[in-house]
This record gives sequence, structure tokens and C-alpha cells, in this order.
Amino acid sequence: MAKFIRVALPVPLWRSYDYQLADDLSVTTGCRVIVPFGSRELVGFVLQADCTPDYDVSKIKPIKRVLESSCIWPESMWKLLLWASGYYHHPLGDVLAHAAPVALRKGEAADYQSVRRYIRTAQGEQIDLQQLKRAPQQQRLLAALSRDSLTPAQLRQQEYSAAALKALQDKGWVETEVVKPDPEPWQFNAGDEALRLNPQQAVAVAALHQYLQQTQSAGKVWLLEGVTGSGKTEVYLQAMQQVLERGQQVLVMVPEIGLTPQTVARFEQRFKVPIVALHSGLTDSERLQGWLQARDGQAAIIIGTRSAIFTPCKSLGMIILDEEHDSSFKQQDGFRYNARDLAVKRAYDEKLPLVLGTATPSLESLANVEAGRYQHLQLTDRAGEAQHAKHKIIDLKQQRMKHGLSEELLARMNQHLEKGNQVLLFLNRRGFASALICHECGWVSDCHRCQKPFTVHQQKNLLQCHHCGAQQRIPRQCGDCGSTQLITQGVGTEQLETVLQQELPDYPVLRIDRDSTRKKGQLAAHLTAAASGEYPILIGTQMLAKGHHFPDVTLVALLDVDGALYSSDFRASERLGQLYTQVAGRAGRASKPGTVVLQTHHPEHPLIQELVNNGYHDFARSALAERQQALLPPYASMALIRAEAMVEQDALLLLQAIGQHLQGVSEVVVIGPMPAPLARRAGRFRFQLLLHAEQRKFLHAWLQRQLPQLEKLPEARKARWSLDIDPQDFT
DNA sequence: AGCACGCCGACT
DNA sequence: GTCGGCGTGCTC
Repeated sequence: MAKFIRVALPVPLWRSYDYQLADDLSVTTGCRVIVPFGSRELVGFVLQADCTPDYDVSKIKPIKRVLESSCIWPESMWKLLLWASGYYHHPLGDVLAHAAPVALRKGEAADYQSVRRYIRTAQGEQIDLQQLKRAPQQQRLLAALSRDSLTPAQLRQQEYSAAALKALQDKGWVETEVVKPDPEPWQFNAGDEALRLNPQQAVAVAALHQYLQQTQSAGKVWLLEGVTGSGKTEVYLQAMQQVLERGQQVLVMVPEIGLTPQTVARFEQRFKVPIVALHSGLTDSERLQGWLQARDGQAAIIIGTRSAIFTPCKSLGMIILDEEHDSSFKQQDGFRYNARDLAVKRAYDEKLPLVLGTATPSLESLANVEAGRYQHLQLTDRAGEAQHAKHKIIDLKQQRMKHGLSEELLARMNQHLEKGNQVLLFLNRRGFASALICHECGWVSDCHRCQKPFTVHQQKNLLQCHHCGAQQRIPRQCGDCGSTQLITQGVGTEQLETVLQQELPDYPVLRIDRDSTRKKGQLAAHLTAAASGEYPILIGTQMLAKGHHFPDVTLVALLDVDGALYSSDFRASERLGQLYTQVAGRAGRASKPGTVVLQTHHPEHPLIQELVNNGYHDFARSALAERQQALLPPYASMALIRAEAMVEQDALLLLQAIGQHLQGVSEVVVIGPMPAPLARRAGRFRFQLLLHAEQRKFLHAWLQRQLPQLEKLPEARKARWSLDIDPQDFT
């Protein structure tokens, strides 16, 4: 009697597939199998180890291979992944494939890599070390091997000679063995001493410790709101210590830009425990090793970015998610999950404490605090003598401008520079200028694939499309009327650099943006140069706003923020508030008072006023009140369906068809179809449909019911579509 | 998503 | 005569 199993496959299809299981094989839910699928072979996950097929039994193929006997994830993680597939309405097979390390996705064994070790042979054990008096290198090596075996890496590290090894092997006293490392439990050992806490830090640590001491606990989330320099990391470290002391693991999640060797070093110095850092530089097999060490409890601390939320842990005791407002926790393509939200779910499921840390909380998290779902911990005092920065708005309507710089700003820069201090200018637009236009007829040089203006890169003499990467030489004539009167519009960092070199020739300028840091290691070199004080003037895009400290900077200016004030994206102002506050944190460290300057045409704008006069805290609460008024997230639920096709009509028709299906669902408001913010990308036409519901459950229910049907829509064959739950930005 | 099958244009 | 273009349709 043939047995059938149900398998989830890594394809964007809304169904699972049934296979025959030979009598001599057995599987359980969550283990991997290799199955034939059409003309190829895929790695799938068993959903049901025994099912009744709803498909012509004679057409059901047998599976090729079983890769393991039990689920690769602990049960709690398996359930989280099933839940995530439902919440984000993303096909389960694809969710599972994304959550597994690449090596496992490709069908490799979920096993530790064998290592070579050198050991003494039975014969070698009989040898009296005195015999090797005349070969001191061999003597030293053999003595070491009598204590413990050595790996090739250890051999090199401890400077044993390769010749000595060879000699000992030739005598038959030493041999190589290939072993899989045994899972070894670790022991807690403290490293550097903890820092003294200020009263606010002490309150935060005490609150977390108190929770950890409870014997019966449910999951709990803390929002640790701490201004830049208030010592959030020290709170993390002291809270973690108690978890590690009792032998439990800690998962630390950081934004993409935050996972640097220095971050990892800070944990290594404090705790002498095994740490796994899941960074982008790892090979597939290194990543798998780290994943296994976390799963089997051999790693005490696991540090990683977004995808680390899917790392199984044998005995997890706490999750820390740093810079919780950071948008890199949201995956922007394929399986569009939000690692912060999944961390919250995981913490509740596994009854864990979760600490969300940031200087600028997301409005979602603040709403959760207000609703009493999260506990709020605040650090408002800066450590040491550092003072809070002063703020100044420059009204651009009253100013004469020099290529994006107001005269007042130039004067202020001079004041700071004369005192030997550094000045930092933020401009979120790289290149020389944001457009090339004809002075006579108004023609704009557009990228024909994206229908967006080309960015002018004067140094390279190129026009570049920042959306698709297309480039061409800068034309000398208008593409329409042939006039040679071509002018640029919108100042970029490259132009700003040139202007400053003219206006303030005595002060060297360092520009840090994607163009100046394209090569590997260049960013690190630039950051070192910036911190050294060699360059009094620093120019940077957003990439400079996060986490880098320049002790001599006393003036920080944001040159062009007006775009965010009247953006169609309701989150633009939240991001501006976060950027402004993060940037302000760059000034006024090391006991030098700092000044933050904002250039704007709208000094009277309420959000600007709130931000500058009362700080992020009040700004965020006003913004939250506005969201509540307007019934926007987090006080409503949204989903975005995007379609793209080579033919404009195909994309539009698909979304119109989906919109038709939503007619009669009164709880869901459909906005669109409308052109996506990048209406054309890489030659494809893009449209979007925004779904809005006051309560998430209505949107969820409709999507759950309708998505499998959508796939069958005839219009869906000609256009590619994707779904984004809780979309972050609308670009 | 992939991949095969299928029916029309320029080449060893 | 074939190689190969990407439209269409299916995958247990």
C-alpha cells in the first residue's frame, strides 16, 4: 500500500504537492526531501508525513531522496514560519526556503563540517620526548600533541613548523584524523568589567533583571528609548549577562550597516563565550556552521541582521533588536517580512524578553507603548559630560543661495572652522546635479527606461540613472531643440564639494557617499580619515548618518529636507524626524557643545517646529496623533499589490481585475490602480493598488480567501505581481 | 519561478 | 536545411 506525503516547494505557487513515499523510507513534518518537479529536481519540506492525495494518484511521482529524519527547525520555529506564511500571505514553500540557510536550501547535509586534526599514533605515544633532543621543533610539536590534538589552523597559529610535522608523520608517530566536532556545551566567563550605570540605565537594567528572575513568565517586549550616547549598549550587555550566566543564549539583531567587526568585538570583550556573527561576508558553508551552532546550543551569542530572526536556538533566553526603527529590518522583495515584527511574535511564542532599542522609536512601537503592549524604558541623559545640541532653522526664503548653501550657513561654518572644529553637511543626493535641463525649451534628459531625470556626474562626464544604472555621456545639445544652453538643477554632493573648495579654500573637504566609497575598504578608510580631523569639512549622504561618531564635529547641517515635508508617502516625515535626530546625535560629543542647522523653505511647518523646539519625543507623539486622525498605520492596516509588465495595459488590467474582486468588501478600501512611484523601471511599466482597512482582520481574511484565486486570473499571466503587507515605503 | 514545447526569421 | 528568438502553459 503506497504512502503519500505532502510537500512545500520553493515556487511562488499557492499550493503544495503530493508525492509517493517508498515503503523503505520514512519522513516527518519539516524534514527536507528531494523531489522531481516538472523536468527538474527541487528541495522541498514535508508538510504532512501521511496525506490523502487530491490528485490523480496514477500521476503522483515518487520522491527521490529524504535528506534527514526530523525537522531541521525546533517546533516553535516551524510554527513561527507557518504563521509568517499566513501573515504575509507568501507561499509557504518560499518562506521555508528563505528561512533556511542557503546550503540547506540547495540540499546539502545539515551537518557539521569535518575537520582535520593531527594526533599521536599509538607508536607515537610510546616515544620518550628525550629521544628528540636534537630535533627541538619536532620535540615541541610532539609534546603539544601529547596534551591535545591540533587542527591545521592551530598548528599555524602556534607556529609549529610544517617540516617538523612532516618528519613526525614520516616516522609514523603522528597521523591525521578527520572528525566531526562534538557539540560542546559552553560555560559563562566574564571578560572586561561592566561599566558603572547612571540612574536611568540602572532602572532599565533592574526592570529587565526583575523580569528574568520570574519563574513563570510570558513573553514581554521593552522599548528602550535612549538618546544617542546614553549608553543603550551597556544596558543590553548587563541585561544579557544574567541570561548567559544561567546558560541561555542571546540573539542580537542589528541593522545591515551596524554589523561591523567593532560591534562584534564589543561583545567579545565583555563575555568570553562562543559568539556567532552571521554577516554577509560568510560563505554558504560558514553560515550553515553558525546556524548549526546556534541550533544545537554551542553558540552563546548570535549576532546578525534581518535574516538572523530565522536562526533556531536550543535555549534562547533573550532577544535584543538594536535600532528597531531601521528600515533594513524589512525585506523589500520576495518574501517581504519585517524582522522586528517577527521578533515580537517569536518573543511571545517562546516566552522570551525582547528589547527593542533606539534613539528614535518607530511610530508603530510608540503606539504599542501607548496601548500598554510594550514596556517603555527611557534614557534621556547622555553619558559623560556631553551636552545636548543646540538647534537652528535657516529660512531659505530670506537667503541668497550659493549652489544649495545659504549665506548664513556659510558664515556659521566659518565660525566653527576658525575654532579648529569640524563641520558635517548632509545632503541626500549624490552626483553633481539631479537633472540636466534645456534653458531654452525646458527639455529634461530622461532615462528612457525609467522616465526619470538622469543624474549628472560631472567628474565622470556621465549622465547616470540612479534607478536602473543606465549611463551615457553628457550631451552638449538639447535633445529636443538642439540648443547648447543646458543647465543643471538640484545640487548633489559632488557639486557641493566643488563649491566648498571654492568658497572655503583653506579647509580640505571629504565627501562620503556611494560614489566615493564604491571600492571595498574605501568606506572604512574614509571614516578613519573623517575621525582623524584631517578634513575640517565632511559631506555625506544618508550613509553617514548612522552610527559613526566624529568627536570634533560641532556643526551639523541638513541642507535639503523639504521633500519630506510634502511627500505623498505618509512615512516621509517620520523618517525625516529620525534622520534629523540621528544626525543631531553626531554633534556635541566629547563635551564640545554642538549645533544642528536645518535649511528649509518651510520654517513654520508644525512638524519642523516640534522637532526643533521639543525634540523627537514630542515630534513623534504629534505625528502619531496625526496618523490616528487620518486613520493611517499603525491605526489602520495596509497592503500593497504591485504589478509590472512590459506592456502598460497588462499591468493595469491585472490590478483593475483585482480591484473588481474587492468590490463589495465594504471593510476594505481600494486606492488605485495608480502608477507606482517608479512608474517605469528597467523598461517595465509598474502600477500599484493600495488596500486599506481599519482592522487588519478584514484585509487578512480577504487576502487569504482571494489570493489563490488571483493566481488563476487570466490577466495574471501577462503581468508579474507581488504583495507587500504593512508596506514601509511606497517606492 | 523555471523549463519545455512550439512556431517563425537569419545563418554555419 | 538548422539555430534560436521568446510567447504559452505546466509543474504532484
